[in-house]
Amino acid sequence: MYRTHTCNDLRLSDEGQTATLSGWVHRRRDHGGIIFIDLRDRYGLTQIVFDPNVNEAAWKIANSVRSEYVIKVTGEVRKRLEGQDNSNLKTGEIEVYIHEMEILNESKTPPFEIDQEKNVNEELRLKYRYLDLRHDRMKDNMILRHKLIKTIRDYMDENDFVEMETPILIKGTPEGSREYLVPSRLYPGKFFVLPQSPQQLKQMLMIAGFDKYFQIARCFRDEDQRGDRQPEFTQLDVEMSFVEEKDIMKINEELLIQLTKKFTPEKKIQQTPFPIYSWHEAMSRFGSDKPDVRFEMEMIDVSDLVAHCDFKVFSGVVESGGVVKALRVEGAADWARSEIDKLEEVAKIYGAKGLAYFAYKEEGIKSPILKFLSDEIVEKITEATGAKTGDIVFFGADQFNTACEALGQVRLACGKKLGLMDENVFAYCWVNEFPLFEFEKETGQIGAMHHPFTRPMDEDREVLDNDPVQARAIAYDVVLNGNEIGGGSIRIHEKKLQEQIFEILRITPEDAEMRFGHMLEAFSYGAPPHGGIAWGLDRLVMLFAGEPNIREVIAFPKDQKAKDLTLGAPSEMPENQVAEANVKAINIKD
RNA sequence: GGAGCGGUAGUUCAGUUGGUUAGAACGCCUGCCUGUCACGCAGGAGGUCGCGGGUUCGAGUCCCGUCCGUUCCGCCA
Repeated sequence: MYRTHTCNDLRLSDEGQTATLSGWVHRRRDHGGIIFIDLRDRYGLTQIVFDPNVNEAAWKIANSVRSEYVIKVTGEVRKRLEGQDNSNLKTGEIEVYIHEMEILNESKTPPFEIDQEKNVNEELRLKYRYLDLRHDRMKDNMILRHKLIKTIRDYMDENDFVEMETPILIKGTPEGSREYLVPSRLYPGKFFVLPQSPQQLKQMLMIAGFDKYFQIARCFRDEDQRGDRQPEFTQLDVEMSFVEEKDIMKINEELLIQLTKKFTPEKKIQQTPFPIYSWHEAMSRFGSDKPDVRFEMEMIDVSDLVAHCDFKVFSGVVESGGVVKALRVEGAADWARSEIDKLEEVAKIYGAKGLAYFAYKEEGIKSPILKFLSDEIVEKITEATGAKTGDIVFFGADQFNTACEALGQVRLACGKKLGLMDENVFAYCWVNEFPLFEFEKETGQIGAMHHPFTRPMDEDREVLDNDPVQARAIAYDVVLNGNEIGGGSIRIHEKKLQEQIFEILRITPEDAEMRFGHMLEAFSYGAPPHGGIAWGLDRLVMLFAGEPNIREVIAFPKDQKAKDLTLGAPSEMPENQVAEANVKAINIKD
């Protein structure tokens, strides 16, 4: 028998018992005579004591063990000496006097220390992920992830949802993100792809009559990485029939609140029900389609005020259909030039050409653009923004999206600088009424913003024909502290409307048949009205765990370049195996 | 594809204006130590300063190139 207890089981009430423990040597403290070892397993730490007077054989073995050795020990549970309790340990009132000691396995000296949390180079951590996961923080993250998913499953089950698995090898639909290809051995020249999401399959499940479906679904996207994006990630995928947007919001909101209360009770949920902003409103006021609403600092539109001013940047932008946005930052007038330059850099990264500003100093307004503006316009701007002495007003002037986003990023930077993002607050909100389409910069063509099955808003049906770019979708994202944690839509369930959308997207009937024929046919057999949502589960766990990136909540994540450093994937394959898959490698870089 | 930051001991980092033998902490090894819990004390080992080239009497330090890492932009329906 390896153990009678875990390293977190024994308490004062177990005094006098004989216990057998197995685990890793966390720390060893050798006092020449007596030796202490903190024995670790995933449950905790227990101090074990080797005294040559109690058992010399065990004590001798204890002399030779080193960090991360795996050992099995048996001994007597004793109350610690007076004043020697360790309140940092749950087992800190007792210790185990060892009379039997066995080394189950030795360990090389680890490449980094397990017994302390240091910012070790991530490449090294990923290579030795199995050691990195021994760190308390990582272990806790994994367990939080498990418990959170368990709670989600229970909640979905209680609400009559059926968890169903959809295949990982599916049909490619060149649309949206790049897909991972899987060559087919049996069908030369043909490929499976890995799903970007179970989108089409879950819609088919609605047609099949499973009116409440969910899945903890693995998804794959062959795109470049970010701190909150992995090529392989996990969604909570949900689809429901006979529902409207508000129904889907309700059930998700309830679950999010439940999870927040259970797993981060210390966080204050800013507002319930979650506020709902239209996409246009979110962009306009916060400069983001995933606004951080923990702090106000809203942007206002001053396009009308500057439409005819002598500052060509402003008036020209308005003339060409763009907007001029203003952002008042309280108490920022004494920021150094270098700090303002940094903010300008932020704006430029997001496409702004510059960052104009008014600094409301004691001696009057200081601004590089003041000379272009009449006193009247300056006064109107001051009035509109409510700026007072000590404030700065920043301006963003460009086409709507660029102006809003760039100034929105300045807003975030200022909010951060001023410490306005309260770590103890969870500010959830919904953003809906997204544009149905968007212009794709590369092709200049119109594309689906969400996906081509997204339902247009009923009141926008008319503009679909005339000016489709104006059409809004019944689509919604749920946002937490400026992070998009989920998104979904009501879908198109009528074949006719779907065909109309394809037409607008310039997908020919032949093309549609080839790519989505299976969908169109399915829709012709009594598809119920339906819609759904998908959460980025990794991202949610990241926020709940207070981690800066999702790799910290994934056991074996890919690195920045989409490699698996633990296994060393992707890797070359034997030639015959590659040939058998009917694939020939070309363009191999040396 | 683009931009920023970084690469010095096993790990995390410091290294001034270019100047003697490249340092610290932790880890590792040896010895001492019977109440520690980040044990302590003494000693020791450990370096292709990412790589290549250049400037210089002299380069970790300056210049050019390159590779790798990381963050962000593009991209991510």
